[in-house]
Amino acid sequence: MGKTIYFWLLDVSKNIVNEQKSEIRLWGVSKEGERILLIRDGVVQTFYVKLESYEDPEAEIKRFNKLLPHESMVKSFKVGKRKIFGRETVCAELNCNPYWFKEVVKEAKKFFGEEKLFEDDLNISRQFLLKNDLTPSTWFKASVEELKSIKLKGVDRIYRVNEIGKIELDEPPKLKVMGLDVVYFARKGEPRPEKDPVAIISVCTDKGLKKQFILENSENELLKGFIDFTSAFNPDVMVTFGGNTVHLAYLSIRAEKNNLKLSIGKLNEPPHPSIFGHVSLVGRVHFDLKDFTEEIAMVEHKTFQELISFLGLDKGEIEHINPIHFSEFWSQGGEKRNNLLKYSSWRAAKMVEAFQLIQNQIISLSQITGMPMDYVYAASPGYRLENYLMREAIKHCELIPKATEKIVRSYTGGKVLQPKPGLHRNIAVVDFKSMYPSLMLKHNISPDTIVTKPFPKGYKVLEVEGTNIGIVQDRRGFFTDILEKLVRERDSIKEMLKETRETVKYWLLETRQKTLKILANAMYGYMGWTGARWFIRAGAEAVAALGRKVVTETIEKADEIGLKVVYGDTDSVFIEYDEEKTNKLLNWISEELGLKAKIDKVYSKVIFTEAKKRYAGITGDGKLDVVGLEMVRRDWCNYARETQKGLLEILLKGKGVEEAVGYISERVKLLRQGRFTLEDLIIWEQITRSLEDYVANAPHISVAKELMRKGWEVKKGDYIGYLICKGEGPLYTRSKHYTEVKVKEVDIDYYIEKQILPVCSRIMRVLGVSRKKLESLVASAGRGLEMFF
DNA sequence: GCACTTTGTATACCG
DNA sequence: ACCGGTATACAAAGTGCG
Repeated sequence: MGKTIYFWLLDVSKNIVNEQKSEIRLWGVSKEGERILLIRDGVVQTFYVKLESYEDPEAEIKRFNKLLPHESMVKSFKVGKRKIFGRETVCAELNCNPYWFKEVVKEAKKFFGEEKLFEDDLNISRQFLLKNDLTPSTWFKASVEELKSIKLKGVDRIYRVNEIGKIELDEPPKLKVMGLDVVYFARKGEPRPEKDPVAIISVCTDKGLKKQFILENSENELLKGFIDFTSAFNPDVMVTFGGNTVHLAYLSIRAEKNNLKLSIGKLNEPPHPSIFGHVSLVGRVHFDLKDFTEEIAMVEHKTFQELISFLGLDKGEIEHINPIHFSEFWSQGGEKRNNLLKYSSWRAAKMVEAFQLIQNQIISLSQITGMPMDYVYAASPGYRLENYLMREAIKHCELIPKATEKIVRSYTGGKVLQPKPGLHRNIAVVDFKSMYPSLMLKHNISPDTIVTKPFPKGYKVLEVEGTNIGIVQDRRGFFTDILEKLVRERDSIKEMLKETRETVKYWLLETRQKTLKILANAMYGYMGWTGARWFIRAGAEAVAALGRKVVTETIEKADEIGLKVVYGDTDSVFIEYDEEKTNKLLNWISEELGLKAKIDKVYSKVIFTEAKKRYAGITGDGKLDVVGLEMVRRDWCNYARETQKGLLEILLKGKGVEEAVGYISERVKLLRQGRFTLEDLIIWEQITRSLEDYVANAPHISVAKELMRKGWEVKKGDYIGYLICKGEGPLYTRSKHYTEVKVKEVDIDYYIEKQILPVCSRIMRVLGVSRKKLESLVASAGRGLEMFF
């Protein structure tokens, strides 16, 4: 007889063998800590057909079924109502034998027309999760029967599953984690999998067990050792940095060259490419930290080393080796090779630590979006939100539309005010809380409520001023329901947080709360994304228009109250602070606009430049805030950024223009005297497309091309670090990769005139010191003359 | 032929 | 491969000058 088990869902996969056998496999960890596999046999794959134009829809489906080569291709069907963009429509649900699914869809396209079909583009594993409302990284209760006759190496027990139900959210089980770092050896340039072998594989487990497989006797032996170790340790999670883009494919090719199969999945399968550029291991979570890193704006060049230091995991215990030197270190042998071995091992260990540190975020996203842990960061924010929307759509009887080709047309966005340049004191930043989501909720903006002129008759339509867009008010939109749910759940978590004392529980809730906010905030951008299934440009346009109106009205009201507005951007206004008047404004916003606003911060001093989106301020507690200026841009050299930072500190911490000039002169002098490191002067820029697609000449592009000629691979997304050297002609002819520059080649004049002086002048000119004046002051200081004003 | 202006390309930021 | 708004640098094309 059956029994009941509790398990935490890790991953899902399919096994479609033939007409008779089609199963979904759920990989999990049981409450007892066993690695289990649950098999659901005889699953069907479903798609829908829109049938509103037919008089007898049922007969039409029967007619279609008769035309199919085999009777069993469609196992069952059901005619009923479903919504398409909010409109109720007669549809048929066709449940197919998964083995024949593609065939049936092909025929259905011919029979009904492609545009009538829905959900035929979802793969069966994904659909299974959606239909059964199963979210990975969550605990479930299942009634099962154990299949004792089958034994598989990667699992402790196998069950046939009958029923599954969600149980209350709880702490995740202790996952078995393995970090993986790989070093290749190439005589010259980038290692190529067709010719260059693996030199080192380092692994580390969550229990601190470290192991290295080194190219000594043969690569075959190395790879075998790694495969055996993986199978023996049997991790739930394999953590890499670049596993999706490089390592798993590289290792697979190397295995092939050695007549091996890279059998590192739970059923000994090799890795396989999946959606969103993810490389998947059956039964395991392959988490690529690189994907996570891409989303952290504070990690400037998206390297592993920077990530580890950002996470606070770099304790300075080891000397870093730049990956471009790995082959060199390997081939030099001796001490160098030893250092490389230590470093690689350290990296593997840090992979585990990094994963454990961000585990909550990954799990939270996985639970809410319904994507397995290893897909959440591989997918872009739009797809992540979309996965969540798809789950909600099913609950709303809303059919999931397909993303189709759309014309890219822009619309007007947020309102940005011209700042009043110069130094201001006591400036309050009034921020609307979640302005766009609030406006969407308040006005019921959703793909199924947006209409354009001429508005349809018979509905109550709210017109959006200054546009040809209207919003139907008679029924609640699909997005409105979702947003409300997101907000409600977030509020309830915030309530729970107030009473939570236990640390683990607190952080789980806190992370979940943040995740919900991120999803709510993404909904506006999603509506305007042409790749979205629920693309509705007019909806995004309406939100932006309403946002502009709110800001405009707030400025008028502030004026009326007697508050001076000095700047504003999209959902904020900067005002000369007066507590009483500001509170009056906040009350008005809440009562008349029905929105929430708060004083985000008060700058005791703030400097606005002539430009929008570029300013620096200091709050009462002495915290420096720099927005948009070169200091926060990664495409300026560090020396210039540091100089600007020093300058702003001087000016905002009470010192005058004179000291500032002295400081700038000093910084220029140090450069001229050669008191800098090359690293200070590297300019980093990202390669944003494949090199052939560039039409213009620019330093980072010509340096990238030069690297390619030397055998290095430059991929989209890579950062190129270069310096400008002395010589004639345009910059791109005298830019050099940072690894090849000698100190005496550097064009110091370029750095002074085009890096240091511009970033200082940007600030100084609004304080009354022109570029020309600044230059002459710096020059006279350099000659040891007295300063004059 | 040269200096100056305008236009186009590219990057990275803000909210 | 989430949106539009914005600043800025550099290269290249355009323009006017007896």
